[in-house]
Amino acid sequence: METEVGVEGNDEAKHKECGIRKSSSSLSSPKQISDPVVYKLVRVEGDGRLVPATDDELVEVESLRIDDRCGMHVVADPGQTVGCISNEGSSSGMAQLKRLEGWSQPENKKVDPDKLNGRLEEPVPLLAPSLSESHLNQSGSVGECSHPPDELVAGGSPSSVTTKPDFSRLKGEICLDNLSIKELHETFKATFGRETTVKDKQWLKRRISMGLTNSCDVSTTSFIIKDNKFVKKGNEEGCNGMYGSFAKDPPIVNQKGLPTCHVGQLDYHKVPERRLENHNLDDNSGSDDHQKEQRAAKRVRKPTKRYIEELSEVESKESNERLLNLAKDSGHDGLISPKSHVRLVRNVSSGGRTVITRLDSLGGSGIQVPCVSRVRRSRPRKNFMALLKFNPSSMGMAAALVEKALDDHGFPPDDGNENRVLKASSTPEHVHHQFVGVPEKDKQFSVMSAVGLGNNTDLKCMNSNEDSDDNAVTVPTSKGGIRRKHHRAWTLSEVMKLVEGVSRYGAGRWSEIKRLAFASYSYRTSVDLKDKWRNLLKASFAQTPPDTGMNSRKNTGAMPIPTPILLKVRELAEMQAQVPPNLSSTKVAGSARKIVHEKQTGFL
DNA sequence: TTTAGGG
DNA sequence: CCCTAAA
Repeated sequence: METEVGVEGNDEAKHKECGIRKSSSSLSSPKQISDPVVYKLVRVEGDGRLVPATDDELVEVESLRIDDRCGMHVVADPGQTVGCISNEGSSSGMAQLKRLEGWSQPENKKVDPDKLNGRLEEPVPLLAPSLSESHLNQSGSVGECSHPPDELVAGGSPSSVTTKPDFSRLKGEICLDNLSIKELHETFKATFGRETTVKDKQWLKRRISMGLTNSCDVSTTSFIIKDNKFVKKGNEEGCNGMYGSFAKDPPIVNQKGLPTCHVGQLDYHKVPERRLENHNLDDNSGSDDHQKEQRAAKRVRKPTKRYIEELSEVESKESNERLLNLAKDSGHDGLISPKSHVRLVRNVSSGGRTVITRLDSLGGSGIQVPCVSRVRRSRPRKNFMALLKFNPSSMGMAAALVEKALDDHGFPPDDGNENRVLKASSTPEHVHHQFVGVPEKDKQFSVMSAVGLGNNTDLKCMNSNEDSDDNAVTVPTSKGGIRRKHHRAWTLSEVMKLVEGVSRYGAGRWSEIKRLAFASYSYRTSVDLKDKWRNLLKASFAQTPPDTGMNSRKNTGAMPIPTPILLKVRELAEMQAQVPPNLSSTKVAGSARKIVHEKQTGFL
């Protein structure tokens, strides 16, 4: 029997995703009965009709059922998808948003201190706790790090995913609209740690939004990003949010804020080889960022050439990370031989964007890595291959090295760090199958279940991608000491976390902040935090007060810290009496004092 | 080990 | 970031 799945509509029909889902639901049988399963691309015409795609868009899959056995069998109900979610992370992410809101809107500053404290004491508010207890635990559970497809989340009532009361009253926003291109560039750099030359405002805003979404784990919360603002999901219709899909990126961080959920980890142990092969399917059906991004991109508009290029930089990195993870995981089984070669496998025309997947063959097991058609990337990473050969006997080692190599390419961790999760296993299509024929509400529920289940995957999914000892290459100095070779640029979200941490625990409690707020950033030491804070203080007091007629932040080359954040820094400094005496005098008295008061009562 | 501060 | 004194 064949199962047809609507993969993508065309651009124009993109907004009809709900329609697509319904239609494809009727087309699909929830359960695959036999092999092979055929994924068929369908288009949706303006009126919502399904139109079969051309034959060359038809991708035949050897055996999807392998996935059911190998990928999902760990879960009690094969039809259940497990989402990986972050509690802690989302919490702080939300807090950050909240703060940002406060920053940009001083009149909204009343951040209920009780609530804040409450959140501290009940350290880990659970997302859909009632659901999270289920299958996984009983079944011996493996984290299936699945990304619920955008559509699913978008289609239902997104707010139902949110069960965190703390943020229920938020209508926060980070308004990227107000930023100039230049500012967007700065923000971009701050967010991703790398420069961009893209002039396209929309692109920048979208990209930044996504970056923030990922890094702050906004995704796991009730926020979506729409019209370049972070908006509470509940306020939205979900399906029509232009940028909504980004916010739905599933969280990839567990409660401890650690990167989590190596899908491969267990799967590969159990059925190593076939699993590996199966990733070809996975990539085709695409549950990774790559795929999601495609959709998201299309939702906005036809991607520009430049967009694709920029995207490919990030994505190819992510791909490499995935590959890396694969290597790591399967390395445990010693499956990977040092030899590896790469060849182009197939071009999949997916709704307007041509994706070239390449088959990275590691030890005979084909791992298909999606990458954007970009000549520059077609060549395998030199370092990667070299490193693979470097230590044939220990893939773990090699993988670690590879990671370093990847870092060497200048990609800041922030957009990848928390994304360093293998999410290939459970594909949107899988989820698609699962939700086929299920009423919207139930779908929503299922998503929630999945999300909840994700909470329980923490322990199993503990993926120490962020090698506990820093990935930063250390280099011996002439003086005999060693020092880190690479400064990891502080990303915006890190700064936000830091500020948040300081506001919670107070400046000086660096180890606390480190432990609680930067648990997932193993490369940031408490000293780093302290140093950064010192810099922030300096910066905040340097530029805010006089409000130099000029745009205060010039092209310093240093990371531009958004003014609101600096304001917050200064505010915190004021109320913690960290202010340089000569500067303490003016302006801030009123509101800051009030805040101080609130905070105090809050703590008492 | 953690903080604080200078380099 | 690094180094180190001091706690």
